[in-house]
Amino acid sequence: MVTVRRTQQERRVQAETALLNAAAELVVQHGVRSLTLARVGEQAGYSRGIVTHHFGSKQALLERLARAAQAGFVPGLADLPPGLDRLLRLVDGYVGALEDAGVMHRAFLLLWVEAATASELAPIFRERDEAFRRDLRDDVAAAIADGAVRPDVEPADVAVAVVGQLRGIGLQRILAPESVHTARLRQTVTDYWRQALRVP
Amino acid sequence: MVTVRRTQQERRVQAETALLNAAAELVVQHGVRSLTLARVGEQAGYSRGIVTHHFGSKQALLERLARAAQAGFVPGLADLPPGLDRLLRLVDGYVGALEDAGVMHRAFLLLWVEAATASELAPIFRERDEAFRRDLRDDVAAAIADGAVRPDVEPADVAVAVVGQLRGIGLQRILAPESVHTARLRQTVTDYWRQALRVP
Amino acid sequence: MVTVRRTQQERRVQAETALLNAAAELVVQHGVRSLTLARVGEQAGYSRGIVTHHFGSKQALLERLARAAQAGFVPGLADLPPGLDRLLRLVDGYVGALEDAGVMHRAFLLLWVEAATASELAPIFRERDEAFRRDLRDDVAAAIADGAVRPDVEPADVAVAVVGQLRGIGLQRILAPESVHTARLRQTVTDYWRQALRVP
Amino acid sequence: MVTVRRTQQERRVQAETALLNAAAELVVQHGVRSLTLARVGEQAGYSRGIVTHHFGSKQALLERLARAAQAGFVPGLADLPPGLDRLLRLVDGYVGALEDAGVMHRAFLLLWVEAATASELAPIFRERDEAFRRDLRDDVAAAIADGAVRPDVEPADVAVAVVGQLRGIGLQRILAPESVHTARLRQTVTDYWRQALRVP
DNA sequence: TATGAATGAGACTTCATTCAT
DNA sequence: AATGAATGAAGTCTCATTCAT
Repeated sequence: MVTVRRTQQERRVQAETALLNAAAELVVQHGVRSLTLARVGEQAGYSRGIVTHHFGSKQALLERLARAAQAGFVPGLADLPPGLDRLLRLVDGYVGALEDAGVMHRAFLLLWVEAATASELAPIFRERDEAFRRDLRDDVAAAIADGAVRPDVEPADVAVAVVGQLRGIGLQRILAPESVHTARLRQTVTDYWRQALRVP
Repeated sequence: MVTVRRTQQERRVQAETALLNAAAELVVQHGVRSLTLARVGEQAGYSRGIVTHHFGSKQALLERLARAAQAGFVPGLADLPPGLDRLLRLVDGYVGALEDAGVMHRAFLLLWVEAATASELAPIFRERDEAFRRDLRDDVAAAIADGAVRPDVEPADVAVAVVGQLRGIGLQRILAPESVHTARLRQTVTDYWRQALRVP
Repeated sequence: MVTVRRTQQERRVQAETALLNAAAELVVQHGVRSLTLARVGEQAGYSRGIVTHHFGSKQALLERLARAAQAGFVPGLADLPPGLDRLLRLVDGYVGALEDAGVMHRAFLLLWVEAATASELAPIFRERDEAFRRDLRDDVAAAIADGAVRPDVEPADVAVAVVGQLRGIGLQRILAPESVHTARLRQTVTDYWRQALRVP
Repeated sequence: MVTVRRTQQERRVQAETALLNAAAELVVQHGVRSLTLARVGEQAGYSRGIVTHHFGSKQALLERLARAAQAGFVPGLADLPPGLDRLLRLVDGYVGALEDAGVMHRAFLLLWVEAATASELAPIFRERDEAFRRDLRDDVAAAIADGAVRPDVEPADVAVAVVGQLRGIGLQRILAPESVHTARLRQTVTDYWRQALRVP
């Protein structure tokens, strides 16, 4: 066996990645409530003190985790221009991705929920939600402009309704997986939005 | 101030009511996380030990609170027969209730949210969610039967999508109240479902 | 059914007897540690508050129980004159009584045990032990005087050795009943003392 | 005062030893009942939380203490072969050691007594008692085999009687030290066993 | 006489954080 | 960089006691 020699920098990055993954796993398995620094350290294969050493505090760990978890759930959207198509692709992709959502995304949803009552996390997710809604508003506005969506639709409301629906479905999938058939549901939900927004 | 003579029975009922209200207020103000037995007792105007005396444990308090809070979120539905109308009334009523939800209703949402990760609460709300979805499935099935909804709609999917959407909207409202205009949104969402389900 | 009318005095005596029995049962079943006033009251068929009402405090209950429990563990000794015979009857009777000791007797042993560390009970049992040893010293002294026991025996040491042995056997029986065959043991121990004390 | 540099390992061992000693002292001084984690920690010169840190729970502390306390009370016995001699040496050594029994042994006796009602401790002492009795049975059996003890003696009963007597004397010494003259008693008790067991 | 509502001290336990190694 | 010893605040729960009914 070859012992790979790594720089301090590499070791630091590797440890932090391992810690964030471990934290996400523990959140998914036991909830944010029972996340303790010692458990995260040991789950990652380190000591009880490692998390404080790397992140400084629990709050800092959660913030890093929240940011790490929210990264691009549905890939390939950035290349599409705003419009009905992008919105529908987003909805379809999101529900489809729930089928085998990774630990990080499940952790993201649970942290999002936690943010509703844990004031320290709220700013991170508030900002993230706002960005999500802004994109959706842009899609609807563009679609109205190019005639794909009827003009009496209020973009801001659609944004709230879409974000809510996607997140709410994701949560149900975590709470009661057997009730959420993602494969069938992605079709259904995408169709509904097409129906609801189309010009009559 | 006049000290009112009360029977033991009255004292008990009065204390428990006060405690449940105090707990709901604290949940709304500071989240489930920082709900402590001592705070509940003192907020209700009693001692630090009163909650244990009356409910036995924190878990028992939360269960009582959860049941008390989930009673009749949208009133008047029980009288309606299953069908598209009841579904739409439910959606409309739910979003509308977010506007000026009383303490108990806001506490309900927060508890529901907490149930996603707090394993003690999960069973209560899982059951509640299932009942919610069952009602919605019944509505869709009835609506298909009487021709108000197109027959290719899958009732189970609608149930998941509706529940998810309502909860997701509720959470967004907690997290960023200024982004969720309930008055306008209730219209948008109701229309959305009418459009999505209608016979072409 | 005839409702018997009793005087206040009778009711008081009856309640206190029931409470002491209930306390003894609970001590035997769950140890002194988990004896609570509420449990005693309810075990006796009364309310949680009855013990305080009758005895005033937990300490008072324990003292009453200790005195009630230590009454006549080996009956019939009072009629015998001091001497080797009475000593041997005591030893034999004590070990024999362990076989099917009533609730009160078992409670007595446990309370005695407790007295070793619970300073409130200590005086009661210290006094009782001293009386026990005094009786035994009297027996040995009388036996020496009438020539049944060799004269170089020290009565005080015999008293300590007998009391210690009986209590130690009793405790072993509580801890590991299957290791202490009282029927056979009473013979062994009685013989032991006869041999040890006899004139050569 | 010089602050000594110690390794983590040394610090741990030192702290645990100090905690076990402190616990034993407190048991002897105030009984098992009033043993609290905070008091143990502070008695040992540490913080209120140190016990939990090192032992995890009160139960674990008591188990460790019970095991630590039962170690070799009468030294030098291991080298002797089973037989009457070893039995008498044991009795003599045990009673003699009571004269200035260390904190640990006094704590042992009190814990033993506690085990009668504290179910958590019972298994430890049951096992320990059984080992003690087994050794004594072996002694008696060997002594019968080599003709030093009369053959009609039942080894198991002698074991119970000896263990009971030694422990019972030890307890009396704790409860009423002035009644137990160990120097004289050791002679007496040893003689008695010799008398009682010898071939006529 | 009897009930049980209410109090509050005290115990065990968890855990983020600090700091020595 | 990493470990883990040590602290102490904060929480839940138990229970004797007080007191209103």
